[in-house]
Amino acid sequence: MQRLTIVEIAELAGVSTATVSRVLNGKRDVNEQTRRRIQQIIERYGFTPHALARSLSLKKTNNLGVIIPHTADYLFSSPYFAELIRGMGEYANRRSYRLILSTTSEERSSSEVYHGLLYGAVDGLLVLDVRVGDERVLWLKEAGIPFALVGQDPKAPSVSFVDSDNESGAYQATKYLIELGHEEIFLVNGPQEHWVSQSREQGFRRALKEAGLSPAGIVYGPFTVEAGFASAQEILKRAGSDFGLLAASDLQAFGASCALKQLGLEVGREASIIGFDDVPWAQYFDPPLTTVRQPIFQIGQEAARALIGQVESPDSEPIRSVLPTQLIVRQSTRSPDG
Amino acid sequence: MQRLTIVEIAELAGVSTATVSRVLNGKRDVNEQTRRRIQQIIERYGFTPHALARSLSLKKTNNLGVIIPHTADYLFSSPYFAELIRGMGEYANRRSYRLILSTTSEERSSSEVYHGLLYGAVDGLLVLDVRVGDERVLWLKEAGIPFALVGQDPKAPSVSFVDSDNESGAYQATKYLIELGHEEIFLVNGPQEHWVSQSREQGFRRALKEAGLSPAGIVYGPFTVEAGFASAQEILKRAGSDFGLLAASDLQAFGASCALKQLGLEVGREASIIGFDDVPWAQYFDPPLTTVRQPIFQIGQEAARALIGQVESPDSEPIRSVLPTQLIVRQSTRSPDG
DNA sequence: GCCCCAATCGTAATCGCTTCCACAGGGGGC
DNA sequence: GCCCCCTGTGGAAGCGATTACGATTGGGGC
Repeated sequence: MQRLTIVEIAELAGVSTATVSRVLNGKRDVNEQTRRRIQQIIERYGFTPHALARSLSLKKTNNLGVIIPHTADYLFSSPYFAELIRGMGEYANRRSYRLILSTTSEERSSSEVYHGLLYGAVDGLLVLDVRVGDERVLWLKEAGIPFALVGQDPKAPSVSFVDSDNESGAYQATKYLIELGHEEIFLVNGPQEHWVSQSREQGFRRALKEAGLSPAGIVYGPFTVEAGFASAQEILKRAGSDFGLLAASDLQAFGASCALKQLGLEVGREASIIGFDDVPWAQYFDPPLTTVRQPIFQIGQEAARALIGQVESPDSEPIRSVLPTQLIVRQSTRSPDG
Repeated sequence: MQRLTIVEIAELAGVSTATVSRVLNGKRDVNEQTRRRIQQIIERYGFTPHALARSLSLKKTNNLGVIIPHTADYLFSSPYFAELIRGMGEYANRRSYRLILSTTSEERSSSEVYHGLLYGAVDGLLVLDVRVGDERVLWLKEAGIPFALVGQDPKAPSVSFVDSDNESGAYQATKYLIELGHEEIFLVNGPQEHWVSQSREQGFRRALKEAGLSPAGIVYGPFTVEAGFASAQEILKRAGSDFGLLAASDLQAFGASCALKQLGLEVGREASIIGFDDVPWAQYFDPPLTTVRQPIFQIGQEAARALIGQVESPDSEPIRSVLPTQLIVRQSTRSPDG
């Protein structure tokens, strides 16, 4: 466990620590011979500079914090989350950054978590589960901490964020449901205070309006199977069997689908259901789920990229990136020519 | 962004940094009055000690590293993973530790990732996706880095690990399948080099042996939907319709179930399928999935606890913890009195 | 009044690394 | 031959905390 320090390497090489440091960081101003000699010694002893000491002196940790609000517990139950983290981690690691995960508990706000656990330990923060007028962006801006949002907050004008084109995705999906000729069209939405929900609702409404229709109903709830199940039950009380349903997540679509089946309705015959996300197993649903694909992995990568951009050049323009969504038609919607 | 340091707090309070530090860390040897005065100033200015500086001087980072091998990409597609991380994070945060996530890429081994990215940045490592004779436990032991395994490596005698009782879970499930009177019983297992797979297979075989039966077939593969689907297709080539199938994950069970349906077999009538994990939406499967429940969240917590134990007292006995599994009967297995 | 000890607090070293600044030596321009 | 500059190197001051060690004070026991 007793590892060498730069001092010992310097002694072994008969030079000063300054020179060793220069070699480690690939700086100029080192004679090619000494450089090689030092490199050999470093390699022979398997020396690695101590990350902490390096960070302290550089005032740079190469750590990115991911704060998951306790209200976003559902994130964990969602494949969305894992894929997002994977994307963020992949890009971060590629750029020699690490990801620090931190969940806020009931008792502690994000800002307390930051000051208690994360201050000095991260270069910036990745903010998930953004809601409209999110208090977190306020204190982050005020505190001058670099950050990037996954999702948008229209009330926060010039901040870095990455989002997918929810409006368009919902629009396409709704339009498709209309084309299938369903009498009534419902939306099982996410939590109302999230911009992601609001923009999907906008797309939903736009498609209906263009067709001269109005929404048969909109319900809000978390992005979970349970919520989808409950919402569908609610809807089924006041709907016929010929309806189209757009869910704001594949999980909700899954839950809704189960609710229909329980009542003996065959999904993809009379009623149609469309999900959102295209989680890896959506194609294995019964029936395979028609859904709006989001490039989740890529969103994670982009978010990390945006944050690292902010970290490395704080005065640069914020990155505001909206990635495309795409309707994937499978069998949970009825056949167009049926 | 310009935050106060302990020096400035000391000046404001008219004391030395030593005293401020003593107050911050709740040490003795500080007059009650001065303590209060300093505390007030700290609060007024919202001072938080710089985590890095603190760590450097304490030689303690309060960071736990989680290394996810690139070969375990499937982990991310599994709800198991998110739940595990959630458990680890919850316990870690409660003990004022942070979780650092690091995925190894194709080009870099765990040990390279550690030395390049994590050395000096973490107090210990949480090791996922353990295989039998895992090289990682070797270099970790050699390097003297505290660590804890999620899952077991029977070849590594005295290390901390947390696992669930896979043998017993598989035994119970298999026994249940036998009781249902199925002619043939299959196992869709995980990767063969994992102890988790081997021990489940042991439970599977034990149950069969006790009943005087022998396995109809065992196939190995990753814990994914795709693998379950493929394995079931393989099995269906050489099986009748009256068989029981135990899968090593809910995802595999899900995939297998889809394969059966594609051939018009009704799962839970003739053939029975049992999963493993009891992921949150297993009950919403069609049909609701009979499965072996693992306490995943708790495993995460325990693993963090074991690691922190090793970190804080390296000479303490390793924690070796096996958590119970439980068969949850739903409708993907046929009714006992049918 | 002297000595000793407990309580309280400060000085300075330390953690391991980066980097500013100074300095030595050699070569080229004049 | 003198001066300047450029290259290569080392000394030492940071980064922001913790803490070993020492110093000061005041009070109690004699």
